[in-house]
Amino acid sequence: MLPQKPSMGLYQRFYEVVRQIPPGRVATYGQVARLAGYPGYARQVGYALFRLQGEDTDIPWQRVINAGGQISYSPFRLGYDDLQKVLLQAEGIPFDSDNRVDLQCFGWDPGKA
DNA sequence: AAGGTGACCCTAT
DNA sequence: CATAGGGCCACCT
Repeated sequence: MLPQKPSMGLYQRFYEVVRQIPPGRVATYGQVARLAGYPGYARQVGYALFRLQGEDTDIPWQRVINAGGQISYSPFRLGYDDLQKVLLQAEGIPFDSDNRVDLQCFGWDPGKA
């Protein structure tokens, strides 16, 4: 049984989790969904963040990447995907030659910090 | 109101 | 390693 009806404030729950990701760390979509209490809602997390495009927000959306450790590129993002990499690098997060972030080192562990 | 779709994820070739 | 396919579910026509 889920905490509450998804339609009510579902996005807000995801946003609250994303807000807690500290600078210099990243979380995955699935991880955000689980922490929000909605395991399996990874796609909805992506959609929620997609809705932030062009918004004036304090949500560090750039710190959410996919389970493969990569930024999820899409033409629908209109350049925000490229911006995401720039912002993460500015936080000191390195990308390897395959454009991947090492989740073991830079993945967010809520328990630790 | 009934399908198509995607800032996802996992398993199987 | 790459590709394919299925499951997923709120949003948008």
